[in-house]
Amino acid sequence: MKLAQLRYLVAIVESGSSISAAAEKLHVSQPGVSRQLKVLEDELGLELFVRDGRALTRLTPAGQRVFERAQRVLRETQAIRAMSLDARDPERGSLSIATTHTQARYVLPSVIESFRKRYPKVKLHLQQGTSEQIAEMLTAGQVDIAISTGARERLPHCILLPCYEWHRRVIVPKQHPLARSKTLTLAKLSTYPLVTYVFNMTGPASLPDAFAAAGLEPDIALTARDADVIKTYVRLGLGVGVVAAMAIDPREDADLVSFDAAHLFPRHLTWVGFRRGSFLRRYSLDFIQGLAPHLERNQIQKAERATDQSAVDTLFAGAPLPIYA
Amino acid sequence: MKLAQLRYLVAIVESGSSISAAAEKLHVSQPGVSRQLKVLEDELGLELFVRDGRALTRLTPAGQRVFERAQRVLRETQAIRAMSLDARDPERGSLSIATTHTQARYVLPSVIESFRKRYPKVKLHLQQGTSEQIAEMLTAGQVDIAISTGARERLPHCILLPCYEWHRRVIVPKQHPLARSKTLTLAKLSTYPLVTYVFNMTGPASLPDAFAAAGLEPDIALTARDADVIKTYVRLGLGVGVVAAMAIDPREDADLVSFDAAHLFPRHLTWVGFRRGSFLRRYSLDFIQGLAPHLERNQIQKAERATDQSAVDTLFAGAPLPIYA
DNA sequence: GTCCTTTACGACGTTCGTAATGATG
DNA sequence: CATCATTACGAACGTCGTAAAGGAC
Repeated sequence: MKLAQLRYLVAIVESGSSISAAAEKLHVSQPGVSRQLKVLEDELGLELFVRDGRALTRLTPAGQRVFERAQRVLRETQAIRAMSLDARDPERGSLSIATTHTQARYVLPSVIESFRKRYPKVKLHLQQGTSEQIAEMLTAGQVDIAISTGARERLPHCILLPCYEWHRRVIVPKQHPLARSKTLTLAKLSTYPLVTYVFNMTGPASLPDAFAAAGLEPDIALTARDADVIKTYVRLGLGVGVVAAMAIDPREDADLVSFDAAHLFPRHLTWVGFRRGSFLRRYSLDFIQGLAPHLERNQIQKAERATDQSAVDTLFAGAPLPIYA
Repeated sequence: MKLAQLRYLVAIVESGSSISAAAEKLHVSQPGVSRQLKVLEDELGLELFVRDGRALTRLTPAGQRVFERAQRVLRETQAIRAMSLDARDPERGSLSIATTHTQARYVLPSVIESFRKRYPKVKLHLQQGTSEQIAEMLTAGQVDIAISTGARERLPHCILLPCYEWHRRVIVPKQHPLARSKTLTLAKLSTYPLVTYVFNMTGPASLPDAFAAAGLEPDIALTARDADVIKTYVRLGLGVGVVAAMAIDPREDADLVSFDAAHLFPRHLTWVGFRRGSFLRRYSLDFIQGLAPHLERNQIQKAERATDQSAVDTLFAGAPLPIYA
């Protein structure tokens, strides 16, 4: 058994059981991959893939178990390599981040700006997606860290640290009837068409739930993936917008009136996460600290070594978090 | 980075930072180990060992972290190999068990007898020790499974399954004044010299605690590591014996009178454990089932895949256990 | 015929053990 | 001078890529 063989196995699986696709991804010849797979199968005495004639179709049950172990082996070796790189040159490297539009557009710019000043040689990669896509990218190892909201239970092999909490705000154009109202209620809101996020985006569909709990049915005129789109349609008079508090920019959105909706909808938690057992490079720790300054460095490092999420939850239990409202 | 290099690194550390000792253990030449260590250090750009002149003295901090990762890599590859062996020939292999004297002498004989009948080609290795030594052997990977009592919290990277509970029994020679007593009390016991286990052997020193809770002070005449020694001194009239219920053999101990002491001392739990993430061969599962027939096979396999002990505890919460009394 | 995997073959690189050297107490 | 780690060297082994062949659709 060799590390290269395990790497090939994982690449084949991640290429949809295709040897040629894996070879291309690995920048090696295709016969080389084919041969090493055979050598591995011979050594283990196991058929790792179900063969349909000559073509590989899927993993066998035994292959699945070997694959999972192989993935863990490669994660460990990657961590060792990351430690090596960090020791050689802590200023250089790359950091891939999966996150939502809201974070990427409204929260991260200032964090990234100061991060770039501190680490000009680190290449940053922002990957945007839905909560589900972010969870998938993180667990699949396509990104180093993820910043998202809700869906904490969908990430069993990850460590999630609390960043901040936030409420929704309601936005209307200045000429809208609601613009002069003093207190906002769900009943009042339910009489207007609403423009808000696609429901699965921030985990549980808490907005419809909040109305339902009050015995009301909201009139959802339009749902969109991001606050910029929502604001555009609010400006067009299509309806009343409901967006995350972070998405309100005092200058850019001076033409809109916004209301705190903390008393109407449940609070949300934004977290930053990484795969359990991964090694966080120094600049990754600094990035997380820039994003969540209330986290102390040794707390983050404790979380890095934690073996499960519940230990991390107790570590941060009761600690106050920033709140956007 | 190669698997062999990681294997060499781990062997060097486990040989007390000695290259020549590691080479001998690995059955390879000593220059080969030295060279591969150097290659690994060069590739990582890290000094893994503190050098005193030319001799290695201990791991550097970075070396310690690499070593821990390397250990995990090797554990995974060992698990893959174990899967391979199980698929090739599930009847053949070896099973190393760390356990206490009480289990080895009184509980395991019947379990092992039927195991040998079912798996005559599997080599069994029984390692005896104190709770602490058993925990150490299990975490260090010197044994495949451990069977012990108490000290559950000292095994953070292991999965422990409940086997059975047990109470102590009090033993006296037939001519002893207590032999004709009807009901046993702590007060009565405290008036006689006692012969019992060394206290740290079964975790918390529950025997002195039980007396202390009743405001009594026991007269401990002698403590020993195992029930056979205790029984010997009880027969000599040295005092009243207090041993685990399993240690009473109706035939062998027909010359002694024994009393149930369930109402006097707390109940103990005997568990069987393995390192988290290890692969249990089919015969290992069967051994565990022979030891704890109340465990269902799919429960054991669920526990095998569990990522932490608490998940296992909830899996077995409320399930009835056999009790020796 | 096209796509994908496997086999054949020759060149290259790597690793091993033996032997010798260096350093340390 | 005994012990331990490192360096030197030649033989053996393994792996790679190119080229060709074998099946399946």
